[in-house]
Amino acid sequence: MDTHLRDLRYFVAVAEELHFTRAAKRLFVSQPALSKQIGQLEQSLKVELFQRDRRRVELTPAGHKLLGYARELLRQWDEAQQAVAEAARETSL
Amino acid sequence: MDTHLRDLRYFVAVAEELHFTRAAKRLFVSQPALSKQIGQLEQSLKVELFQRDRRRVELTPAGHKLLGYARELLRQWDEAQQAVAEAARETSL
DNA sequence: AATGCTTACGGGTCACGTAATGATT
DNA sequence: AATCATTACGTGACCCGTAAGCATT
Repeated sequence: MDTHLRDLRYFVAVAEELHFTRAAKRLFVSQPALSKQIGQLEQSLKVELFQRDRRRVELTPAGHKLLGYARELLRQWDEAQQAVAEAARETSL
Repeated sequence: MDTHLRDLRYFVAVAEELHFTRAAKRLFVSQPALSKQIGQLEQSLKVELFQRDRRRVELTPAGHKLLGYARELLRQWDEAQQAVAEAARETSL
């Protein structure tokens, strides 16, 4: 359960590209690093998120389910950061 | 923006206890480690979350704002994990 | 041979615990 | 002196990039 928010960003990128190399480029990370992180995420969830068979990367049902949550979590974290920054600004007025 | 979900758990614990030593005990972490992590979270957000003055730990307005988001994020992550596990179970039936 | 994911490996950063320090009562 | 948070410091784990491996076309 000690997962980085970054792992969710990585996951969303791969889920959207369905292609590790392109996702890695988009994330400005090497492709092996990305592959490893996804692997560890799967391991920590004890679930396969992608189907790598047949020269094709596809989301598993579990992966698809996670995608919705991951996007929402990231969106909410962005919102939280903004809200916190705003609260701090108001305080120091 | 590369924050651990764990940092949010740490933050919530301190916010609820308003006491680093007790929160650390509850988290099974040493108190200096906890103090440092909170400090880094504040630094990464560029915001003070706690007021440490006067032998009293209090939430700042920004901290209070974050608390709501942090709880929600953690709740949602729990939910996501369960949902993913369930999706995987259904798949393998 | 080319494409694309994974495994191996070395190096730098990060998180932790113990110990020391600072500050308040 | 006691309490409680922060700073210092050394160690083990983690993340990354480069290089090598493996499979498919």
